[in-house]
This record gives sequence, C-alpha cells and structure tokens, in this order.
Amino acid sequence: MPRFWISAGWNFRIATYIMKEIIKKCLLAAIEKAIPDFKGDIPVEIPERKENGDYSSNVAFVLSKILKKSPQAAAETLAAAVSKTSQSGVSDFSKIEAKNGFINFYLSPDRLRREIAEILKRKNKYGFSKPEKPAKIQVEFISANPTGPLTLGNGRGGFYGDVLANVLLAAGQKVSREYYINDRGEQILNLGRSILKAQGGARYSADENLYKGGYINDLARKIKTGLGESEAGKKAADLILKEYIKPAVKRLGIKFDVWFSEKTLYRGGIYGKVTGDLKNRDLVYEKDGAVWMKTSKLGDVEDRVLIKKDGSETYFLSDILYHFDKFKIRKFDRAIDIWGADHHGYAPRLKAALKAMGIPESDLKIVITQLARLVKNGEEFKISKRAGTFITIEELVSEVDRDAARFFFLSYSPDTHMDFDIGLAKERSQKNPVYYVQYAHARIAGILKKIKNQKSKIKIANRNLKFLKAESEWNLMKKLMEFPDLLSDIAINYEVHRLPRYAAELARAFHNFYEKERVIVAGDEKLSSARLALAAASKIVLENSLNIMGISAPNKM
RNA sequence: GUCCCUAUAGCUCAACGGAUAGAGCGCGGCCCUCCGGAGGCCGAGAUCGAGGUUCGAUUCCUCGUGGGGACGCCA
Repeated sequence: MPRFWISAGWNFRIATYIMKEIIKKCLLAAIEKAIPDFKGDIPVEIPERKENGDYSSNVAFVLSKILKKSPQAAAETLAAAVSKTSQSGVSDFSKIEAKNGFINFYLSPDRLRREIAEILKRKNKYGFSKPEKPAKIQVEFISANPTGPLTLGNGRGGFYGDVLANVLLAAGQKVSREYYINDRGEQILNLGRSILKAQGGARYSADENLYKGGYINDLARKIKTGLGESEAGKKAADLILKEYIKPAVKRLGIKFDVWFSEKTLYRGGIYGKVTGDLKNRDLVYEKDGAVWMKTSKLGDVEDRVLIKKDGSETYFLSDILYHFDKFKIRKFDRAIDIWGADHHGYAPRLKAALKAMGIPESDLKIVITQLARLVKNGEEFKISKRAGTFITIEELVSEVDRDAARFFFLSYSPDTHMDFDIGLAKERSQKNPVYYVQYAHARIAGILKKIKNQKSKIKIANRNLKFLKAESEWNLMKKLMEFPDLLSDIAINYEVHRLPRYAAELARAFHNFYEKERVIVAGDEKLSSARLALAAASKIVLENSLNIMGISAPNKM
C-alpha cells in the first residue's frame, strides 16, 4: 500500500489507553533527556516472537547515529531511563529490556487485568477514541453511474468505504458517507437511447455503444414510449437508482448518509464562482470551439476540456464543482475518494483542480481499489456493462452469504488484483474464516447463557482476575488489548484489511484458551468467575470488531 | 509509447525499513469420561531476476521479465 497516506500529517491518536501511544510517550520523555529537540518518529510494534516482549521499539537504531553509540548501548540507556520514569503509580510494565538494539516492553499482570476490567466497563465502546477536536471527514465511494446494476468491483469499494467510515467514526471523527450520482451528461443520454432502442426505435441499431442486457429490456417496459432521449434517460436513471442500486446497497449492509446529485451542482452559484475564479487566474482558454483548463501547468500531463464544443460540461468540470462543494461550501477537513483502478488516470487532473482552487493536496485522499478479475469455471470472464456481461453484486449475495462476502472482500488490501471465481466463492463460503470468528462469539454466548439459565452463584468478577495465570489466558488478554491500537492505526493508514485478520487471530486465541482450560471449573468459584470475565471481555471485543466490519455477531449458529 | 498497481508456500493472501517472513485453504499426523468438534495441537512447504542505498531490504531506488488497469470534447 502506498506509504504517502501514513506520512500525511493527520494525527487521530488521543485516547490515553492506546498502549503504543503510552510507550511512545515514555520513550519520548527518555529521549528528550539526551536530545532535547528530538523530532523524529518513534516506531512501536508488537513483535512476532514473544521472547522479544509484548511491545517493542527500534528507535535506538535511529538514535545510535546521533548519540554516537552502538544501538545496543543507546537501547540500554533508554530502557534504564524509561524504567526509572515509569515507576510512578501503577506500572504498566513488568520488564523493560534492551536486547539486540531493540527496547522490549513486557506488560505487567496488573496492566492486563486492568484492561479486562476496562473492556467490561466500556463494552461496545471499547477501542473507540475521542480526539480533542474531531475532524469533519467525507468518505465518497461506489458512485457508480446510474446506468446499470452494481457490479462486483462496486462491491469491493463499497465494503471498503463502508468499513473505513466505521473505523473513522470509532476514532471519534465526524464522518459523512456519500454516493455521488452522475445523473446528467452524455451517459444519461446514451442510456436514454438504449431504452428507446429496446422499445423498438430502429434509429440506433448501428450504435454499439448502447447499454444492453436484461435490465435494459425491463426498464424499457416500465418507461412509457414516445419520450425523447434525455427524458427516457432520466427516467431510466431514476429507476435504476431506486430499483437496482439502492436495494443492492442495502442488501450489502452498506450505509450512506448522502446521495449527492450531480445536477444540483448547477443550481446554486457554485458554477459561476468556480469558473469565474479559474478565468481570473488565467487557467482557461478556448480552442477548437471548446473551453480548456490549463491543468498541465498544475501537474497534469496535458490540458483538459471543461466545456465541450456542443456547449455541454464535461464530467471533469462537474467534479471540480463537486470538490469545491466538499471543501469550500460544506467545509470538510478531509475528503476520501475511493475509486476503481480504471479511474486512476483521472487523479492528476483532479489534484490539479484542487491546486487551482487553493485546496491543500493532502486534504484529499484518493484510494484506488484494484479491479477484481472475474473467473468463471477457471476461465477469465470479460465484463462489460455495455454488453450486459457482468456479475452483479446481487448475484454474488444470492450465491454467497453476506457476512462471508464482506469478510472475504475486506480481507484484501485495496492494492491486490484479486481473482474472483463465483463458483469457488460459493464453495469457499463454507470454509470462510468469518464463521470461525462468529463461532467463537457464539461459543462464548452459549457459556454465558448457560450460567445465567442455571442461576449459578458464579458471577463475572473483576476482583478475581488475579487467578488468571495460564499461558492461553495471557495470550488472549494481550490479543484483546491490541484492539484499540488496531483501530487507531487503521484510522491513520486506512489498512482496513487488518481488521478481519485481527478478528480471526482473536478468535483463535479464544478457541485456544477454551480448549486448554475449562471456563467453569467445578468447585473453584473464584477461578471460574475470573475466566467468565475473560470470556465476556472476549465476546465484547469480537462483537466490536465484527460490528465495525458490518458483520453480524450471532449468539447461536 | 507514457502512467498507475502488482509478483511471497501447491492455491488465496499478510508482514509500520528490523529480531527465526506469518495466516487460511489444501496435504500428512495427533486430540472427544468434561462448558458448543463450525474446535485444539504438531509437521512439510515461499520472497520473479540483476544491480544499488542501509548497521539491517519482502519492503526504498534503477534496470529487466511476467500479470492487471488507464491513456476520449465517455464517466
């Protein structure tokens, strides 16, 4: 995944219980003793091998040059300094050591116990954070033309955008999810022609650019005959939005706050304001009867047309207006556009337009999701909306369970070019890791329910957490407390695919605990109550991670 | 031709410039007197090629090769 997202200077990390932040602060305090004006980043990671601690920093490698010491010597100095300063109050760490130049932190039993109590207390808000000043963020995704049903590619961006928005909300930001509807322009006219042809208009028979497919015939029957291209196109677009797109989006469990109509951009004063500004900045000119913008002066490879010689506006012009509206009218601090890879070439001109409007480039993030290549029975399946050969998202969800589809798509980084075989997807659906995660949740729900039904004396009790000593219990507790770190990371780097991975790891940690230890131990009420607390905490975090992914957390399966 | 993405285990994917490159599926073993076996444990198995930067490269840079995508007064 491109790194520039990470380097963008937005910092959402405020919550004080995010472990990586706590460690960073400790290290920074220690570093500043030796280097008062230290400005660099302090990396903190969770090591793969547990003999390297629960958290680890390699900052000593960076500092060794400045301090003119070996990394190990620098690490030792820092580890000693951190140990000294972090002893005040209740300590989070049982050990801080310098090893091979790394500084490794071991969580104290007390810290882990407090975390379980914290989870039980915060419940469905565990992992959420609250910045001092929330940013206003717009996430725009899918935005497919209302000229046909949604395709698989739309689904990929849809799940991604939906979940990214959830993560940003969990990070305490103000988020608006939007679908931009291209409800004017050439493709609407083209849709109109397609309808007229399906209704028997022979005039367009030679035109191969028309939309085809069963849905066109359906629409042709629903729309009254004798309309003009434009009228028929608008009617068809309305119907497609209402009968195909919105229901599909709903079925996928995707939510939108705003359905933004391109047409409305031409109703207020934005059009005059923006085009006037561009003219004043000497960024437009006429050539060959069209109006062009000097985008090549602003980083694009060539100039682009704003108004075609027939007098109609290009999609580009609309998009300039739309982004002006996002930043200058509605005043979003940041906009995230999620596009399919087929639109990537469009990014430079949009960035150029932002520059022309005086909007900082870093305020717009464009996430490109690579296309899913469709494979059917082992052979590539060419998709074309115009030819009507595409797999709709409806088809997908009718074949594959929604939870499984979401988990499957969310598991991939947007950069991967995934091969998607609908037959295989159906087969894999049975083996989808989502059930593994849901099963862990249902398993816990079963135990908790049993306790409740039996009116057992055993209650979930934090005060007995000190009886948790088994290795599988420690591993589970550590995994649980990664959740706030994870959400905070994703809110910054947009690596949504880490969420399903984490959920599966957490489920694994729970299953492992469950197999190795009995939750309810006959005759040991204290231990049982502690283990129940751990199980209940696990259920909460499993549910929170599933919720954020828009996947159900069933109590029974 | 130019631009974007990509190449890791048999397959599908992970890995903030760090320590012995991790999962799932598949494959080979093992585990049901006991809370949900849709489970647990163990094992075999991989960084496209050549240079470079770095204390350290799967990660960054250059070149090559393969794959996907874009280059319109469509969106």
